[in-house]
Order: sequence, then C-alpha cells, then structure tokens
Amino acid sequence: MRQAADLNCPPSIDAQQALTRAETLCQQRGARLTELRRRVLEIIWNSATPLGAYTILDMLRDDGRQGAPPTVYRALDFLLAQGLIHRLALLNVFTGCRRPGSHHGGQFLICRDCGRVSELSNPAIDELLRAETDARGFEVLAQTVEILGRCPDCLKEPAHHG
Amino acid sequence: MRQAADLNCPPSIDAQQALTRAETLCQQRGARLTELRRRVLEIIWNSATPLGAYTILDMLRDDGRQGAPPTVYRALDFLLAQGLIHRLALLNVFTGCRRPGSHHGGQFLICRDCGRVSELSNPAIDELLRAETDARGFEVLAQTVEILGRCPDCLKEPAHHG
DNA sequence: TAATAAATGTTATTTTATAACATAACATCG
DNA sequence: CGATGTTATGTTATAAAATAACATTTATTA
Ligand SMILES: [Zn+2]
Ligand SMILES: [Zn+2]
Ligand SMILES: [Zn+2]
Ligand SMILES: [Zn+2]
Repeated sequence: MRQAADLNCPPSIDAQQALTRAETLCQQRGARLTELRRRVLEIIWNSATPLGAYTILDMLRDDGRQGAPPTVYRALDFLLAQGLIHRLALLNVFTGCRRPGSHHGGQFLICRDCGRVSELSNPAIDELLRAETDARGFEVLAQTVEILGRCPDCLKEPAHHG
Repeated sequence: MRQAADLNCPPSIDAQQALTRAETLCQQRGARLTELRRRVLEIIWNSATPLGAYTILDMLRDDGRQGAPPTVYRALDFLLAQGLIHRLALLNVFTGCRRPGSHHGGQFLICRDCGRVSELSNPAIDELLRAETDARGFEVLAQTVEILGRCPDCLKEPAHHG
C-alpha cells in the first residue's frame, strides 16, 4: 500500500479538531473519555489510513502501555458507541468519523491499493435507504455503505503492483 | 435466533431455480460448477438464513465428504466471482444472490434477531453511488450496502430476548 | 498417451474477536 | 473519612474467521 496526503473528500476535520470535539461531546453526554480511549482515538486519527485492532494494540505497547486485545476492543466499542469512529466491515479496520455528533451510518470509498478512505455524507442515499426500511417496517440499528476500489491517485499508477 | 418462513422481500428465486440458473450461467461462461461448488451453493440456498464458512464446512462433513476450511473458502470464492452469492461483511456470512447474472453490489436488510436477510435492488441507490464515484474518479471493484436491524416479524415480539 | 492446467486434499498458521475472571479506579453515601 | 457499588482496565485463555503452502487428484488439450 502506498501512503499519500489526502483524498479529495468532503469537508473534513483534522486530528486535533477531532479530539477536541470528542471531549466536548463526551462531556455533554456524561461519557468518560478516559486517557486510554482518548489515546486510541488519537492513534486512529494520526494515521493516514484506517487501522486494525492489533495495529492499534502494537502502538499502545510502543507507548510503554500494557495491554491485550480486550484493552483495544473495549476502547473501540466505546468510541463506536459514541459515534466517534466507524468500523469498515470489508477490511476489519477502524477510522475516525468526519462528522461526529450526528449519529449516522457510514458511507465509504476505500482504496484497495493505498488504503485511504473517503467518508461520504450523501443525504439522498440515507433518504432512499430510510424509505426502503420504512416501507418494510424494518427497524434500523446499524448501517454501512462500503465501496472498495481504486482512488484517482492510484489509478495514475501504471498498474496494480500488489 | 428465531427461524421463520419468509421476509416480505422483492421478487425472489427459490433454491431450485437458483441452482438451475447457476448451471446455465456457468455453462454460458465456460465456468465449471463442480459438484463441490454446486453443493455449497445448494447448502446456502437451502438455509433460511445466511451461513458462515464453518457452518457450511460442517454440513459438507455431514454429507460424508472430506474437507477443511480452504475447501469451503475456495468454493465460496468461485461462487462470489460468478455473482451467485454475496458475502455479508457485517456478519461474515454468505447468502444466495436473488438476481444472479447481473453482477451488482449487494443491498441487504439483515435482521439481528432472526438472521433472515432481504436483498434489495434499488437502482436509485446504485445510481447515486455511481454518481459519487464518477465525480471522484474512483474505480469501483466491489460494493456493499448493509443495514442491520430488526425485521417486522421480530418487532412484534415483546422485546429483544438476546 | 503425455503434458498442462485446474481443482481439491491436507497440514499448519495467521488474523480477528471474545469469554471469563481479577484488579484497580472512581463515585456516592453514611 | 471509610464502606459500598459501579465502571474501567488488566490478564489469561480461547473461539472464530481466513489464508499460506504444498501434495494429490482430476480434467483438458496437444
Ligand atoms: Zn461518520
Ligand atoms: Zn489509492
Ligand atoms: Zn445479488
Ligand atoms: Zn427478524
């Protein structure tokens, strides 16, 4: 996977803003953004690409912190519940939410080659999905729209050098 | 998970039709629907709910057939490549495609309680997603829309008895 | 038939996620 | 403050999902 600067994606917040935002939201909700949880969120935001749970665990250990898989998964569960991160089911990785606060199902473009992710926020898609579920009397608990492919930058490359 | 008859879902084919259809399609394409691959497809279609790879493996062994995880995953890979089944990334399970032949990204309503799945075929959603990817110059390789929730039947139940 | 390619068998391992229980930190009340 | 209940984290072990690597068999084709 190549690493690169930024995918031309919708209005996006940066790591610093994300952490500040997370603190505000958790405070308002009476949720405890502990040091561990905050650090996991920071690790996720500092990465150019989404991270797997075990990669995050390695980074926690690099901090000198002790930990095991449950350490990470619990923090991730908290962040997911607070709508601060998303899980990309196609790749089993986690990425920071670009619109925290408004609980929403994710819409993602995931580049197979460089791993970068673009979070969409297309209300028309949400609307159509809501119409489908309403028509069927289906109660929505979680929702994900994931498109795996190749981003413009990687399409410029001669071919897929995987 | 409760088991039940049928979710009120779009025009759907049954197991028998699916197998016949698969044979026709594979023949047209020069793809080999071997006995193993056919049997895996049949197992998937005979189930009221999507199945995990290891459940399918157990069923193959019940047939008296020998096998290991790769046996199943290879067959699943073939069926996926032929567009005969879909993988639901949220649950790591596989389900028969209700519109085989037209390669398409899946759109699914998945009931958390009874496990049954409804495959949508909303062209407007496909259209919006295509518009998003086109606008970004993003080449689509795979696409999935998954909504996890509670189906009408399960909503009739007093509460979530998990 | 011999050579080639495709499919399957087989063993081992990697990757992802959770169960179960112990300890520590934090809050709330007497 | 100290006792009590609750939440968060530490820790060990295991479950669940997927793949790597190589051997063998089956099918295709020259
Ligand atoms: Zn988001
Ligand atoms: Zn890319
Ligand atoms: Zn389909
Ligand atoms: Zn249901």
